[in-house]
Amino acid sequence: MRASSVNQIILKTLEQDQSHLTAQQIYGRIRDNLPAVNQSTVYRALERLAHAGQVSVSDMGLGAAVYEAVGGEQHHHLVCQECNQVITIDDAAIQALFNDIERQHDFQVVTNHLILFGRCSACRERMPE
Amino acid sequence: MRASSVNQIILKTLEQDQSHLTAQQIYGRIRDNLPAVNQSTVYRALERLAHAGQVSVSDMGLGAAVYEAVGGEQHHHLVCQECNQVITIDDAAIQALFNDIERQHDFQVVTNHLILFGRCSACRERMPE
DNA sequence: AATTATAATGCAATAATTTGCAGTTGCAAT
DNA sequence: ATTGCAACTGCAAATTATTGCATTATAATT
Ligand SMILES: [Zn+2]
Ligand SMILES: [Zn+2]
Ligand SMILES: [Zn+2]
Ligand SMILES: [Zn+2]
Repeated sequence: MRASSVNQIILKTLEQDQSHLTAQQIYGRIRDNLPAVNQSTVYRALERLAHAGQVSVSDMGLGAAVYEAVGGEQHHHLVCQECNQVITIDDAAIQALFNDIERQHDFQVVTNHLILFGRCSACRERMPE
Repeated sequence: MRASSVNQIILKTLEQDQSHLTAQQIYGRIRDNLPAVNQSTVYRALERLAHAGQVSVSDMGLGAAVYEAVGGEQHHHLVCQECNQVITIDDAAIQALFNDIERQHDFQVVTNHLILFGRCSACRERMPE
């Protein structure tokens, strides 16, 4: 992957701004600095960065995919399907599973921002079953 | 959730046809029987069925989301990002993780068709690092 | 500095998905 | 059977995402 200008700006944007930005949000912020950029360029740059492991892409149940810079400490999320609450979980348990899979299936998992959907405790109390 | 006609047809379609159909493929098959159906109705019916746990929705790295009927035996997949090979894995290890999460975070995971991306052994041999 | 190969971009067309809103239908309670 | 409510649907528009192809920028090689 080349050191293209859009790559650099996307990474800087994702590191500076809040996490979990949509492609359109990233596109908007980039246009502030680099007005001529095309949207397909942003989508393709995000795809490249995701494939290279520098950003994560996730469907968190919003309308659009969200992107996040992948730093040293990885994390994952639980998303409540009822109230949309987002819980952050650390990497340890997840990596244990990934290691198991790597041993059992000889497959190197690179998923770096896992989203699991379900129901939080409050929503289960509020509406059991 | 009501017993709407579109719900029934979608479930029948997913059970009869091959797995991992896109919304457009489902839409196409439904139109064969029920020509007047609108595509947004199909999307919303799929969303309902997914929320009810009767079908799974997954991004498997194709252009579009894929849907599958959820039967008694659940399964999950590993998808190679290089060669697009799809490996099916069984539920045991995954449910163990989900149980851990449920204990540690008091969060009931309902994800029923987990997709993990990575690199298969052949691709790692072919292009190490 | 010129050449070359490949990655990255712009542009426009297309595809996939979501949404607002008005109207319809299924279902339960009178 | 009638009523009433909420779920479901159709339609059109908007949003989100992907793709083909010609052009440009980057980095390595000569
Ligand atoms: Zn995150
Ligand atoms: Zn909740
Ligand atoms: Zn499957
Ligand atoms: Zn592979």
